[in-house]
Amino acid sequence: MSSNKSTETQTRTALSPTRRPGQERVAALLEAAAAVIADKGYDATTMAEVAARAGAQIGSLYRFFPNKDVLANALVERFHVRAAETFDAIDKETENRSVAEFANALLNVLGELRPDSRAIVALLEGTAELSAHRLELRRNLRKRIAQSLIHRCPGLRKTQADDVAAVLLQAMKSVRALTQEEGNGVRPAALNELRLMVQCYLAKTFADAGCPR
Amino acid sequence: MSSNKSTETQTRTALSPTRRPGQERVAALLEAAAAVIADKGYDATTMAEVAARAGAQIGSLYRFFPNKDVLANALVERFHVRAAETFDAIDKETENRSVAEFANALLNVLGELRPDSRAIVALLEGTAELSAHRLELRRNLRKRIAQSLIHRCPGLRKTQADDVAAVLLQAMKSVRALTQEEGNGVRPAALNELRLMVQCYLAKTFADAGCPR
Amino acid sequence: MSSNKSTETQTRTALSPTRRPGQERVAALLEAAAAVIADKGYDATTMAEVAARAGAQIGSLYRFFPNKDVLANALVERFHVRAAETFDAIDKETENRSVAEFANALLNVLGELRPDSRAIVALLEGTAELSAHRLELRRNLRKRIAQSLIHRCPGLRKTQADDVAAVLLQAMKSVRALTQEEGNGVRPAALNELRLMVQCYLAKTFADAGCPR
Amino acid sequence: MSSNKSTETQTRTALSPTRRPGQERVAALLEAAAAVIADKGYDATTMAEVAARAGAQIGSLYRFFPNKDVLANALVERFHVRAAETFDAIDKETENRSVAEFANALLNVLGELRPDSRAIVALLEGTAELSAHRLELRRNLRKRIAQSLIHRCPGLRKTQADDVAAVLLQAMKSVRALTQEEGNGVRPAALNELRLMVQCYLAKTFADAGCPR
DNA sequence: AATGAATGAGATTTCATTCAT
DNA sequence: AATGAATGAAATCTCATTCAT
Repeated sequence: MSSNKSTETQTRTALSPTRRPGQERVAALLEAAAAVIADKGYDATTMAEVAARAGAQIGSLYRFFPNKDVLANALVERFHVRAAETFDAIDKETENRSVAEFANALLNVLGELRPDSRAIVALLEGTAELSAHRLELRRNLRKRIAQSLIHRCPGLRKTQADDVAAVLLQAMKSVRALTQEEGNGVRPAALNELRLMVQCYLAKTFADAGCPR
Repeated sequence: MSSNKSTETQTRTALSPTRRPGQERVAALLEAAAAVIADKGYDATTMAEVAARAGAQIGSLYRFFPNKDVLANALVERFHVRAAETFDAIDKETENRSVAEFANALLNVLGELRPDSRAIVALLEGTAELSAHRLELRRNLRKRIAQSLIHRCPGLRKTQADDVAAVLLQAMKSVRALTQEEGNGVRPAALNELRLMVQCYLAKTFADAGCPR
Repeated sequence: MSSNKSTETQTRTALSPTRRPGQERVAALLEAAAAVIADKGYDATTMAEVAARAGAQIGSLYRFFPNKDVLANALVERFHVRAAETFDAIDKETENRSVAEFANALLNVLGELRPDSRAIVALLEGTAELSAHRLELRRNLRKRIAQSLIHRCPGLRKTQADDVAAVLLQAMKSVRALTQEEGNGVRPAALNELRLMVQCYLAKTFADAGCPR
Repeated sequence: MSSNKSTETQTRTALSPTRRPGQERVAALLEAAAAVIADKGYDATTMAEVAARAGAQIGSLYRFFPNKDVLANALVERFHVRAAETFDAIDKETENRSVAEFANALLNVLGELRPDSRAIVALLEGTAELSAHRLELRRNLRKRIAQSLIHRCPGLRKTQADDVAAVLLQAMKSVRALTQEEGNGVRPAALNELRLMVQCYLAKTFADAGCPR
């Protein structure tokens, strides 16, 4: 009797497969999800299409990702891990790089994680009522960017670094948006302009904060 | 959910009522649509909710807007008209303004049209498969921005103006995104940073193009 | 973007149709729901079957009852109203009736509301995790029975009346259970035994409480 | 959900493992099944949850119980065996006991087999379309109760004993229902009232049949 | 034997859109 | 013109059961 849809819907998480075939399937499912979400956006993505694109059955998809939100969160999680590595690499080479190179490196973070990044941007977009997970993604990215900024220019005040990071995250999203808009009249050169804008801004900001170079 | 099967549907247009009560109803419906789309995004917006928010009946909504796409397009149309006026005003006062003022004026275009702008940004977002109408909105906005750029700095080459315009449109969207993110850890000061970035970029660009001031 | 399934799922209630055809449809849907739930129990009842049995489309069913739980609650609500009348009638005629007649009248409450009562019993059954609505149904029925008991025998202490009411509610459910079990080897005479049991019990209880007759 | 398409499936039976570890596993699975069914009812019980509760794998569950129905039937079977012992014990001590004691002993049959009895009551409930096995459970219980009645009061006619047994089975279910309802406003004293009712009824019935004591 | 991944039918629910009144 | 009921395709999600390893 009675509908008992597990009172704690929020807590649900992706299942981690223990066997080989399961792990491969999960990877394929995530890849498919990234592709479809990148193409159509989160809302327009259907679980059926994700499954089909992965060559799986709908039940298989739900075995590992008990609902659509968890699937998106898993994508976000995976991005988190990969982004962390990218940021670490940026920090490591900071010394040898000009402001322009540093700016480009940041702007490329979303661009370099090729297959997923378009999906991630789509997930970052949502007008409102995002799952807590996705809101956290934004916060964490800003925090991580701020960290790299201070690492590169220790003279920056913490609060200013936060503000600049917020702006840079938008610029990173813009990279993808512009890339996507090629074909709708945006020329690749526009990307260069974006880079110029960020470089000019960072150069000024760092100089004001008393950082050499 | 999801962008519809509309393939030939798109040719349909909104009814333009000639009588007073009809005009008021249409205005209320558009207002409601803007509010809901701003809150939830286009996909998650239901026609029923729009009608309810406008205190209208679903049948009434469909009388004036034969489908969801037409409703969105009407919003875009209205924005177009209003944005045109705003850009004209900007162009008119260009002489008296510093680069910083010019930059701010542009950044405020989306910000000033308060109730609608969030909806418009939501409509600008959708990753793909936008109705032709919405793709056109992007193109037109870029074109209009480019026009203002050249008006302000005739030395700019046409193609560069297009590229800069593409970047500025992204910056305009960022204004909204940052505003929306207050409450998720973004401080209002971030907006100032965004303005600084654009100012610094435009100053450099105009200078390179040989524009005084 | 984002799945926004109205955060207040609990509050949802049945829609009250404003037009004639809607009212008839709602009545037909409730009738159908009662029939199917009576036959198969709540869990095994499908919304599709309810709709089909009412000659309606699934969408029509959901227009008036936004989910399965609300449908069940509507049934419960309707039963409440009808049961109230039945209890009132019992109270009105109390004076002229023997204990035996009073006992039978109570036992018939569930039996007399023919089409619905089997469904109601099915809804009363559920092992656990019933919707608050259904738990309330049980409480209210017990309360109403207790009220009739005290009306009939003012000498009863309030707490004892509550206890007796709880027992009588079980007996009322047993009426239906026994009726249902005819065909599985239970003879109609079993019902008489049940009546005897309740009569004998009430006679003793009333006598102990100092009630004449 | 819903009672399955099992039509010929029912003929299948549970595997009876001969080795120790197998027997333990089966016991654990049955225990888990009883617990879950008691909590949620048969329909809402999932095979996956039963397996999980037993710390077993779904495949393991299916190894011993080829489908859900067989699992329920195994529970019923086990109850049968235990109930038989309980009834035998009751019959053995009949001489020394008052009617009240006899009544209480019967009412306790379902109550004493603690972990399982709630599940059994849940399995007895289902409005219709029970598996043949479960219908048989009801018949057998009634038969066994009737046997004890005649053993205690040989003067009862066989048919009347059947009818009384049907009523008593309902009363036994009521014991559980009342116990379960504590917490929803039913006081423990209600159980005493139930006992009083049955005692008063049996006393009268036995007296009418010419049984001493 | 045990494991747990795979299957897929079917249930619930949503919503754009149409249409009778 | 307005109303709101009707439609039904499609999306999300569940779960009993099978089967490869």
